[in-house]
Amino acid sequence: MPRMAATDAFTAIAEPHRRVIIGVLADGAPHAVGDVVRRVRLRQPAVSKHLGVLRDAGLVSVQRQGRRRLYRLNAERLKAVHDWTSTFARLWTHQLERIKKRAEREGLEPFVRQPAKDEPDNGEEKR
Amino acid sequence: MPRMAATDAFTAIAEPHRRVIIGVLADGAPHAVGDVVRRVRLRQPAVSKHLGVLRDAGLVSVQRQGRRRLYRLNAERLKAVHDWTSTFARLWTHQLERIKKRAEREGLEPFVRQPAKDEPDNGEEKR
DNA sequence: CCATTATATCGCCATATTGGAATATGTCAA
DNA sequence: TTGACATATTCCAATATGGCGATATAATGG
Repeated sequence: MPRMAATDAFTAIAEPHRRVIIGVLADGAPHAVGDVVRRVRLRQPAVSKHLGVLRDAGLVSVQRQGRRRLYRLNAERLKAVHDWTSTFARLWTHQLERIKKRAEREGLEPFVRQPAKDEPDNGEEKR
Repeated sequence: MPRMAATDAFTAIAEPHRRVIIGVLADGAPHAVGDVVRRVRLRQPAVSKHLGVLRDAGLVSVQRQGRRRLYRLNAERLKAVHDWTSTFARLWTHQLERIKKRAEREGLEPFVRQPAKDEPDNGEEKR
């Protein structure tokens, strides 16, 4: 199935323009649609649509004020993404350590280098 | 423009199956494609495609070993996402505080409640 | 060399997404 | 009311996506 209706935060933030819009709302204050339009290279309808997606994903909440609608960032939903990525933090810190350690070994005591069994030379590869 | 080729981590992790696959690789060890296939409700070609997308996004690296290809998670790329969401942490902690504070006010000193001007009743709204 | 195993690719289909223009809807102000 | 303003919605075309079956490619064990 192609990506289904953007009901989750992950899908919602996949769109670059939407991340920009989130950036605009990042001050936590409510912003009118026109406000956002002025800061993005998109027409009003497109912005409205993106805001709609963000709203369906629970990433923003709306509030009417006269003839405009004020959108406000709902950061808790971003926390979900934050938390998911956090579960891998262990890995990236480890990898950094390993890189640093290897650099040290190669730089300071090149002969001690023993090819730890869990480090099979990694690296990109042509398709 | 429709979402362009999944060249960035955000797009890559938008797909639920891909997040599952990432989960499979979460132990940091190299996994053969067949390994992944066995753990996901998808045929091999689909898994290969997803792994391809993940690779194009730099989220995994491949390494040949005989007739199989070992994929390994490249967690630093997830760190990018982590960092982006972090820039909003300020907001969600604030909002939690505000909720807690409001609860306190309403629970302990219901009469003191003064509708702080930056709290215009928020909430969902019918389209 | 052959059959088998592991993986990638291709062709294809159904569906989704994005953005724009045009238009509808709602609200204010006089 | 009426007209201007703010935003949403609808319709449309272009493109991307995800999945499948079939097939190509590559390495392995005989």
